[in-house]
Formats: sequence, C-alpha cells, structure tokens
Amino acid sequence: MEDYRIARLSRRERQIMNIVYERGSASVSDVLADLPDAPSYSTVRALLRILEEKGHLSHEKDGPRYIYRPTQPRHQVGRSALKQIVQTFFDKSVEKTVAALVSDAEISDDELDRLSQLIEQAKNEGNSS
Amino acid sequence: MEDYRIARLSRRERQIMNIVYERGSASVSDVLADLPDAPSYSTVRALLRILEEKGHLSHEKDGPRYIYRPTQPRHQVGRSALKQIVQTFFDKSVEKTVAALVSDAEISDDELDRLSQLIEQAKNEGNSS
DNA sequence: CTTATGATGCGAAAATTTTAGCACACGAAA
DNA sequence: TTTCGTGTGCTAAAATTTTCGCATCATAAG
Repeated sequence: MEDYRIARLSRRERQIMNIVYERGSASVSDVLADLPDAPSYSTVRALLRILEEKGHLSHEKDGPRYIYRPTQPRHQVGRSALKQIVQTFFDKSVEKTVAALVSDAEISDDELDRLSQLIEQAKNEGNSS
Repeated sequence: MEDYRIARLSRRERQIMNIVYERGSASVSDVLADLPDAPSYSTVRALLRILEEKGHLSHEKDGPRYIYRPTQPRHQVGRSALKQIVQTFFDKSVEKTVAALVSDAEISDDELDRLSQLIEQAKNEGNSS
C-alpha cells in the first residue's frame, strides 16, 4: 500500500535504507561504515532521524547507542521493488526476469534443481487462487 | 561498468528514467503525462536536459519535438537493478528471489512450463564450474 | 505579412537534501 | 571527583535538486 513512499526517498536516504535492510539492523557507525563517500557522523545521524520521522525506521536502545531497524519487513519491500523492476525493465514479464536472473550469475546445478522444484510447486499450488 | 552512476540519480531523475525505460522512448509531454505529481512543462524539460548531460538519455528530433531515449540498453540496466535487489532484499540468493517472483503473481501454467525450460537450459549451458 | 500554437534555450528562484558544528549526557578509567 | 570516549539533540549553513518564467524560433492558419 505505502509502496509509494519508499520510492520517494532521496539518494542518501535510499542508500541508508539499503544498508539497514542488508544488515537487518544497524547502529550509526554501522551505517557510516557501509556508506559510500561517507559523510560525517552527525550527517548519518540526521538522516537516520529523518528516516525514522518518515516512518521507515525505528530505533531501540542497545546500551549506550541506538539500533535502527526497518519498520516494514524486508521481504515485503523486496517484493514491491521486484515488481517495479519487472515492470520497468522486463516488460512486466516474470519469465524475462527469471531468464535474466539465471543466465547472469554462476548458479550451481544444485540451486537450479531447487528452482525447478520451486516451479513445480507453484504449478501445483497455483490453481484457482 | 558505470552501473554506479544510475544509482546516484535524484528522485525526479529516477522517476523520469523509469518512465522512459518503460515507454522505450518519450517526448516531454509523454513524460509529463506519466509523472506523478506532475510539475510544469519547463521543469520536465530541464530534468530531461540534465539527464542528457549526465549521459543517461539522448534525443533526436521528431518533426517539431524531441524524442528522448535511454543511452544504455534496457536489459543491461535491468540486470544491475536486479542484482541490487537480490543482494539487498534476498540475501544474494537467486533462489529466494525467484521464489518471490513465482509465488507472488498469477502465472499461467504455460509460463511456468517455459520457466522450467529456461532452467533446464541453464543447467546444460552452465556447465564448467 | 501577421498571428497563434507548440517547442526549445537559458537563467535563476524556491525547495529539499545533505552536511557539519556545538552543547549536553553517561559510563569507565585515572 | 575529574577527565575521556562515545553517543544523542538540536540548529543552521552549504549543496543539490526541483521548479518556473521569459525570450526565441519554426510552422500553419488567417
């Protein structure tokens, strides 16, 4: 629903959200460490505060410092991001997207097998809905 | 190579690139029409000019007006975008990503079959490793 | 030829994003 | 207790992004 808002983030805000999502949770220093062209400590703090105000992050105290976490579950945001990509770059075609995914990287036969299973499974489950 | 740069776009710039990629090519009016909270005509023009300066778009004349196109092929940008998503939201796991893709949408059995084929194909081609 | 329409070029104001600086709080070590 | 290291709150300046306005140009209609 509120997919919308996460698409409106500024450059730094996005970078930070990516970092926090990738780590699961992060302190100011964590973010600072992962941020390209890292700005000052204060700066990162300000950004985190803003992201919290906007509702994308929340924090809890861990001893002396704050630990920030995303308010929206990772997979959920991941899905809408994926959706966007499929629509914009792959003609809304899941097929083309998967094609890009499997052709690109080095994927073990093992993983390919599991993918086959996934698809078989979808074939069975996906009736009606 | 310069994947990097497209990740640094500002909010509006990103929106516009998405639109142009989605349409394949676009005039100022096209972009204006698709842009959420559309600003003025001049504004869109300015953004397009900037994107061209940055090398993401190029234009050609179509009678009286300009038609803008991406300079980088769609699929190429799509791949790096995908890569990002896989890394950030799906633990770098192609498997998890595909799982999200096939579980989410309504996918026809037909398409699922083609996906199976794709994977078989990858299994064959992708030997070595 | 003159006017109306639909574009572009350019420049700069307005708004937002990004950055940094200073003051204060707290726990640990001297 | 005093001092140092680490962290936060708040504020404001700097930089970038976003927006718009005005002059101009080409084309088609009157």
